[in-house]
Amino acid sequence: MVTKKPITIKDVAREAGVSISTVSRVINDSKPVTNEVKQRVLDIIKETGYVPNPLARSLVTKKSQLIGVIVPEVTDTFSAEILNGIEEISKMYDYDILLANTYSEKEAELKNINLLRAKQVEGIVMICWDIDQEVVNVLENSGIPAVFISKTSRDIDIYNVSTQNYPAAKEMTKYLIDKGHKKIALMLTGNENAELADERLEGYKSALKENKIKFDSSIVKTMSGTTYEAGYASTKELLSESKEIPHAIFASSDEVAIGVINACFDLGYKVPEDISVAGFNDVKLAKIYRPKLTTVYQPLFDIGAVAIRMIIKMVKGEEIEDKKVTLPFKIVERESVIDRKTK
Amino acid sequence: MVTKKPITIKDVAREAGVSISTVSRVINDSKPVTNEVKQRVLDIIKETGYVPNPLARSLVTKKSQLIGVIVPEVTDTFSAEILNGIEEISKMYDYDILLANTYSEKEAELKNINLLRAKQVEGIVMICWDIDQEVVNVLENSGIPAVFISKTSRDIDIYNVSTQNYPAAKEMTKYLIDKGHKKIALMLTGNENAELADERLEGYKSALKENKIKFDSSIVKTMSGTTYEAGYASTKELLSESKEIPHAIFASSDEVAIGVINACFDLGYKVPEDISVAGFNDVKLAKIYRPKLTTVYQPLFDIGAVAIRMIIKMVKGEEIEDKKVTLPFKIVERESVIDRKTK
DNA sequence: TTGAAAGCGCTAACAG
DNA sequence: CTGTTAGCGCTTTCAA
Repeated sequence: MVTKKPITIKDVAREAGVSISTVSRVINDSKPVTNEVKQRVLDIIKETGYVPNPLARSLVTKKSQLIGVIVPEVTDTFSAEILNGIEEISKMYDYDILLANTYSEKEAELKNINLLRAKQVEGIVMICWDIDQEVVNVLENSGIPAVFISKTSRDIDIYNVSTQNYPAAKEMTKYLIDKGHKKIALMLTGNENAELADERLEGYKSALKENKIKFDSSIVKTMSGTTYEAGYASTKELLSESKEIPHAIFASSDEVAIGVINACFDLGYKVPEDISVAGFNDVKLAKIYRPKLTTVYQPLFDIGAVAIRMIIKMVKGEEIEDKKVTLPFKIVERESVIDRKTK
Repeated sequence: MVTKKPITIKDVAREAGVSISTVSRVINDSKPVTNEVKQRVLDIIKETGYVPNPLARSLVTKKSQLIGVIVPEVTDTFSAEILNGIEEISKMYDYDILLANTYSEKEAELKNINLLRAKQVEGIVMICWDIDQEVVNVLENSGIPAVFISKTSRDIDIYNVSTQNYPAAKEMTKYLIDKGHKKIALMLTGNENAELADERLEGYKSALKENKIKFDSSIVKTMSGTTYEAGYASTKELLSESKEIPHAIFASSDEVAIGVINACFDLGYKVPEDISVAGFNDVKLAKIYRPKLTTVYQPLFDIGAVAIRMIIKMVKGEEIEDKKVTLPFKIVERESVIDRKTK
């Protein structure tokens, strides 16, 4: 392997017979340079294949062109699809992504924030299920522009992009009711206290109320993640607790929904014949799994894209109109929910 | 948002009443320093919350502590699980990951290599299906340590980590034969020419030969990716072409296998009753999907871990024993393959 | 329009 | 053991 010494601005200057300032000017287009000189420098640059060292540049400009992205886990499909959006847009703006995994552990979140901070990232996108106040504080204290992508930002004063949880949950619940389901179990993510403020729960309740169905807290389950395993376990619990099985289960994510379906199968129930199941997110998996998932579509790629655009605006010191932006959703009907009325 | 001026080595030196070199020495533990002085400096550091600026450090040491990882797509489960391994190990060695997507496009691969190079990454891990000679050349010319994670490195002289494709394919084929399957279709990734040198094909053929089953090229399908869609399409093709349906289909990945299964379903065949399907990789999805996938387990996390360790060794200038390392595999029996003899 | 020079924050000789 | 000094490669005043 040949390790070549990289060529620097000095080399270019020497070759072109100008000062390094001039070279700097042409590569940054920062100050007027005679066309003739400019061309000469450009030629040399092309000839030598010179690429400015961003480290040196960053050192003086204090701009690293780096954005940190903290995700619960890359293998989580939800995060991965958002990551795609982040990656693509950031490249467009000449930013690079520094990636960190947290496994949803607060300590890892904190550690990674500091790590990224040390690496001089200009902004941080934080993807998480639940927003921890301490994490918010640390981020705020650091002075680094940060935007959260999370289920919901509730009452915390942060930059946040998410889908419209309240109406989405309401509409899916309504859809389920319209299909003849009355006993609808709901799965939520978060800790127990968070439940009170959960927008999805509110939407669910509202739809119930409008249809004169009594709210039954025994069929809403709160779990700490949005994994397949959590959905599987909660469903087993749910079905063993209740004497009468629910007509439908509204899961907190598509992965959870699949856990739900498999648990139903393993307990001898058919989906959707015995129990209907609805997901959330419309991840790639939702179309692949059989029965295909009826779910709430969310523009995951766009969520990532919007978040990164916010960060870039903040970095540039531009004004952000809304601290919280929500993106549209859509109910997508597939196979996992049955119409009980025509049954 | 408060943007504070970061505190520098000078500030620490002043506060501690020593020179900046001394501070540098204590933070790097590079030269002996009196315990008393050391402690004083350490105290100031803790007090002020000083964090060395890695940019400045990198500029002089020429070490960015950055490793570039190029993946076909983050949403690909295979890549994502490997990425997990890479991420975790690199953090252990104080390296950070710079991520780039290629969507398997050669141009994007080339572009990203240059981008990462400009960002001064010390090494590059390249995850790809097919190894392109030009990409290899560019990487080699750059002088940056690189290791490939790909299906197989065939005859190309590069650092590569992969699973033992030949024996794995052979063993799975043998397993299928043992279960009474004779007409076994095979799915491969790569371009047509690559087929000739494909290790999996070799393993497959070898198992066939040992069991005196004639090789039938009409039931081996080569496709360009390892996606669900590719598996789905190829299966439709396969089943419409052949008058007699195959007993089993050995897919090139778990995602492909699921595409195969769904195509079978959609064509009215049951899996595994009518057609058995085997996967490759043992991705999370393989356990989740129903029927659960019988597949070849590969230590994905470890593949990432080994690759990153190789890079770090190379960066340090240490000798690498083997340019190509292969990791063990294991046949995992689940539900997608039936025993035809007891049927 | 251009060049000289200072300096970003840090490490690494080189003296002492 | 410690301080001084010279850069790393680049941007940015400040003069000319």
